[in-house]
Amino acid sequence: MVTKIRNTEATLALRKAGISKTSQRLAVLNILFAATKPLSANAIRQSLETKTSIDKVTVYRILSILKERGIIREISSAGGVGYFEMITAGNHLHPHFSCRSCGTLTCMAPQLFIKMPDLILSKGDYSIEHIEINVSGLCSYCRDTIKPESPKRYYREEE
Amino acid sequence: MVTKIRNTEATLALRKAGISKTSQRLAVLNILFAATKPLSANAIRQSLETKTSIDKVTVYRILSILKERGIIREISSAGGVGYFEMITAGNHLHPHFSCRSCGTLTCMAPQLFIKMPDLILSKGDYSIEHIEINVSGLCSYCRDTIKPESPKRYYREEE
DNA sequence: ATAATTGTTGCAACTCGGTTGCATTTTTGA
DNA sequence: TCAAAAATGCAACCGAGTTGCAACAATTAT
Repeated sequence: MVTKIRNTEATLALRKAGISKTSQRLAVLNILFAATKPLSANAIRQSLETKTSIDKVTVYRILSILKERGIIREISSAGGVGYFEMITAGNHLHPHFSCRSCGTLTCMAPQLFIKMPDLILSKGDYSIEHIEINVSGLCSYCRDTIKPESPKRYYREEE
Repeated sequence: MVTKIRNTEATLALRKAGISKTSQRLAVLNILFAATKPLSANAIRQSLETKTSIDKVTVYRILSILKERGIIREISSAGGVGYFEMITAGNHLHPHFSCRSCGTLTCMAPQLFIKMPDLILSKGDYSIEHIEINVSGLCSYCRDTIKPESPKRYYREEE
């Protein structure tokens, strides 16, 4: 007997991703929907530890498939830890700020994306010490050499 | 009897950093000076494995102090691995590109820093799939709460 | 509804980048 | 040149992320 969980958004997201509905996936999605800032895999696990207990491997697998299906995006923080946030209609690409003291990762206003260079001198909400712009995809060599080397995934792939 | 190493730039960099001159530090700096793209700690270690053999802890400690003294900067790649490059007069802040297929990290033209948003549609040298802007420093809370919590360093600190 | 199939989860064990404590060696500076 | 201070190497460790496989839950065809 599995705990009945509020569906709504989470269920729709799973349907959009084309993957089956499980209590663990719903739990992870519910947390991500409720979050006001990107969360690490660990943070997600701790959030649901009380209600649903999920193995850490499962969390990573769920995050991996949701990311691949374009439901969530990953932000790789300075500490080398991955953070995850929903991709929703209102949630466009925006810069993130990570505090080297408390370690939390927060979202910055999307318009800052455009005037990024000026930002360095900003004295507003943050004391900015470092800016990183990391672009990823395929380099020209790998694009041209048609090398169907797939990105990492750690759930069983269909064949 | 330690191998005599070409000083020049490396020695000056150490003097500028105000830290003592050791063969290991010179070796690491020589590699970074010669590099055309940011290097990981591992890559650095492998580059000098033939001539000078350095413990990996030493490499991390050297990179850490050089970074703190503003001699090099660190770029944290998507894979969660740190990459390092010299900060020189001609080497201003610029975006970096990491290929998800071959994994290499390369430097992008600094002027792209300014027209970053347009870049998403660029069809030039890269197939861009993802852009990340990560800003770091102190959040307003930590800035105001004068909490002299120092960033990680793993060389002995003066007191 | 139920069995067979397929996909998902949990466990244990592992990899890899990075870190710490401490003993040893090298630099520095009197 | 010799003591004090700093840097290095070693071993052992940590935490994020990953893999293989067996147990389990969800789906589908019956």
